[in-house]
Amino acid sequence: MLLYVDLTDGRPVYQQLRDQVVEGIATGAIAEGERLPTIRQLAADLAINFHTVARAYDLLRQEGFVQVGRRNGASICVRGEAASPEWRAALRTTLAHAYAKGMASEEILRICREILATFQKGGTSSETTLA
Amino acid sequence: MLLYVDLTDGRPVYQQLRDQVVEGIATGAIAEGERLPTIRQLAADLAINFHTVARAYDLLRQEGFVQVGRRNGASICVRGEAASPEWRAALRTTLAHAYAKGMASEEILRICREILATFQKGGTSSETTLA
DNA sequence: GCGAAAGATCTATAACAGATATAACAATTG
DNA sequence: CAATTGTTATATCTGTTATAGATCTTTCGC
Repeated sequence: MLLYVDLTDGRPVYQQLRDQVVEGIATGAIAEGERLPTIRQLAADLAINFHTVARAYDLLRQEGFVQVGRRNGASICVRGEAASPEWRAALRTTLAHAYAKGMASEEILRICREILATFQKGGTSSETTLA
Repeated sequence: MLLYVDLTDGRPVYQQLRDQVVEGIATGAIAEGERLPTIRQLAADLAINFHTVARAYDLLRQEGFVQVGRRNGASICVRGEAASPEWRAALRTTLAHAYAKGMASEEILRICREILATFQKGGTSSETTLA
């Protein structure tokens, strides 16, 4: 799957990579058991330090999205609970943002459905993430 | 409205305060036109530096949630668009997290509805311009 | 109007996080 | 075995977060 780094984005690089992989799993761009590039390879491709990639992979492992082999690169291996308290809190804050701005619940839900439709069941696996 | 600081939370204090105010607007805990504590007062109450509170208020002002008077403290004053590209991206990442963990779209939407149900119903008089 | 209170601004500092750069080690693949 | 890869460790640099104190300006209550 295609991974990239947006230097204009204020968020940390390891967080950007983490989000791209999670969205890649959701859209089906990368499936269970498939491999990500090796740490050193991805670091070379993106022209960043391999520690930064290692940190992203380590975060994905801690969150239960991948397992990191000794020489095989990281492979997708989803495990653990879906709805953690932290996840619910983040979702609540995001929904509150739109609601506080005056958006109706029905409109918010419509956008949620729209986004969910771009995931695995909705579209083909050739979906790409947008900036 | 009651504001607090969680030192065990890894997120920045100014971000915690910002999120609490946004959720407070959504739930109706604080309404349009109502005032937040003054910067110095809130800093004293929470035993934190007033610069940190000032940063939270400034962020809320930039995001279009409050206006900061010269002596009155900050008052709720919502303006601007609800669904920015950044907001949609954050929502997409959060939804992808649950979807990638195997949660069904219907279950995700159910939780969204559950959260939205805890927000303010109907809205105040200045909620919408259309009848 | 006067003075106190509050926001705004500025500088300084300490602690922490993010990212880079090397180096060395362990394990596994071919 | 040898090369590749993940892991670990150290060091450095930068930016962010938070605190601290000082000063200025505005504005509200008296």
